[in-house]
Amino acid sequence: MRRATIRDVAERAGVSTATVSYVLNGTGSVSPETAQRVRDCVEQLGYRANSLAVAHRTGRSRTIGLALADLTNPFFPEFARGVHRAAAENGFSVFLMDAQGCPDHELEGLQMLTDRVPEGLIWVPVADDVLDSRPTPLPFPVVTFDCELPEFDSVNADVRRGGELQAELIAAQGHRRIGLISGPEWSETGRVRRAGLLETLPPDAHVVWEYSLDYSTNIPEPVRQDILAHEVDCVVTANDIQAIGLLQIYRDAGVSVPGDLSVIGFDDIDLAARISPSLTTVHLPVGQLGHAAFEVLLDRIKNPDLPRQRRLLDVSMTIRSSTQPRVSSEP
Amino acid sequence: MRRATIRDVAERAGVSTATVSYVLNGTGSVSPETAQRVRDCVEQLGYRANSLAVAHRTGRSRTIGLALADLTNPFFPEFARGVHRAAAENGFSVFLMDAQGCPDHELEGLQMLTDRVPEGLIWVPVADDVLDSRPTPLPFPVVTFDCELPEFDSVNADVRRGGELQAELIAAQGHRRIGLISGPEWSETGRVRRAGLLETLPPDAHVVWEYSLDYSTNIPEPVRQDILAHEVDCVVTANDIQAIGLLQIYRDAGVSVPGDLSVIGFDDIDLAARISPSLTTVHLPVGQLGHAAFEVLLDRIKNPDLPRQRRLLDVSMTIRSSTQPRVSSEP
DNA sequence: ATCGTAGGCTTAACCGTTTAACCCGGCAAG
DNA sequence: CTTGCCGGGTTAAACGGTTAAGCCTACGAT
Repeated sequence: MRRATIRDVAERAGVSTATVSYVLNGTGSVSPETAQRVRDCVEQLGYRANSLAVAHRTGRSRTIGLALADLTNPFFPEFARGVHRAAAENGFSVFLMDAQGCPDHELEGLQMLTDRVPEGLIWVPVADDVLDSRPTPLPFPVVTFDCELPEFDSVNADVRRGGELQAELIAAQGHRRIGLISGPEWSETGRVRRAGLLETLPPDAHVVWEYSLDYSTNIPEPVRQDILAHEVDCVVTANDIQAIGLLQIYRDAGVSVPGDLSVIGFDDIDLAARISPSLTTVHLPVGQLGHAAFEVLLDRIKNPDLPRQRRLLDVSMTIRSSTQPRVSSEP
Repeated sequence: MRRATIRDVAERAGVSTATVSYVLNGTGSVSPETAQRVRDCVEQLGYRANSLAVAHRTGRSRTIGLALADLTNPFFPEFARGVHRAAAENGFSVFLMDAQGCPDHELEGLQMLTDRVPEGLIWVPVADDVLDSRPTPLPFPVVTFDCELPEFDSVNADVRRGGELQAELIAAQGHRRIGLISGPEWSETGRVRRAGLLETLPPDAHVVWEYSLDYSTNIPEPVRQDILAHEVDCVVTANDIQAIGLLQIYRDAGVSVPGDLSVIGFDDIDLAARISPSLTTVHLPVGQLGHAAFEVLLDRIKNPDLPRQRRLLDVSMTIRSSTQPRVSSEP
């Protein structure tokens, strides 16, 4: 059954297609009677504008791209949901692109997105040293998340403050020997968070070991052995799923958390509260971040001449059961 | 910077747009020299076809919709990834739609998707009693997941076998008193899994309590109290995230899993292996399911007259540490 | 009575492709 | 020497909308 076109409606209502268009868009001037007649016919035929045609004609596709580094990281679906909701509220659809953690897929995916002529892009790069490898200049506004590129708007959580909060908790709980799992080398936000942490750490605390790992639950075997070989009071991770991988290692090794040591995560993904022990972690307003990313993007779509925007959202500390104050028995 | 159009290419190559189109699509007959010249110009201008225009003209949008019941259930991102990957392999993009667990959003979202003229839809309904509430007949092929509708193809895991596997493990481990968290009332797959379980349960096992709950970690307070009030050997859930919610309850109540009782999940989401205790669960090939859903959809797009397809993928049991054989001390 | 103008419509161009139909020159077959 | 056909192109009509421009008619102001 062919979809009704604007011409079908026009014919049935005995007017031109232009009139139908005017009625539906509230542009032009049409008499109330004619307008009603048109609306009736629309209803009867179940007519809906073919948004492909509209997009093509007007150049406005009411569509944005969402390019995610890795859909299997539980952070991103939550983020995607925020984006999606904000988009839906404003009549936008979202094209999903999952780079699967691989720069090649990312490049290809961005090409594909570009071909689809979106009005904008929310981009969480796989790695943020992308400036060179970027495909042909993206011909639409872009908002990045989790990294800042000179030419694009960005939305981010205040990760520096997040690092500080981690340090403050360490101070409050009296931990001295710190293990640190930081983010991958290329991650600017990772570096900022690390700086916030280290610069706020109390004088009597020191970092016993540090590893720079990817944002995944996977912890390489040599690192695992090293981690278990060195006693610490508290481990700070760059990311909740790293923390989850770490907890698993300690569990397998019979190390009690928080009995023997504390673990502090970062992100506060849904799961942080659900696992055992539940995770003390820096809370990021994930959904709001997605929402904000869309808002910033929409602002720029509406007004391309806006000054560069860098939105920073507040974070907070959520204390659960993976941390506890250091028992003062051992001095 | 305006994107180059086919006209720009044609002009530069000194041919008509038709010729350019023929070269790019490998249709029509063009001399090798002309073809090369055209290709050079394409390269120089960085021309890429506007897929909106192509879609509009040909009626083939190389786009499918993916309507998910709830993006925050970790099962679905994994599923989405499978879909996404299969789609990308075949040059398709995917429009994401998240119903956020709400039928109203679902309806709206399906409308929006429909307006976008996709070539097909992979649909995981919020509830499967949707037959009535469905919007105007969807004018493209549809493949459902997690439910079977008479007029659509479907892809599913063999959930009946999954239920049987749960029962077989119970038999093997000698559990007698069973707690059962089944899926929501409206879930056909939930009923099938339940049937597989109950019909395979050994004669000496009996269900002490049963609750029908949504697929979320959230377990209502009265249910929680009831669960804790009745001793069982093993609890079977319809879903890993239900199991995760359950584990949390037991942890808070000081009940040891698997020491005091065993817990069996369903789905084997990524996290099942990461939590503590790691979850024994029925493994669904999540990514493959997504992949298969796209394949079935593509088959039908290519050939609308195919007989109705109902693809069933195998499941298996993954034993981890949330279960252990019943200690035979108490007879 | 005349003019200007506003209201209510229609006409037609255009968005960027694809593709059916046509055209033209050259060569092989009859 | 025709005729037919084929290779290599071009022209122009769609696809389904939007929108600038134009065309009446009626009406109020001068």
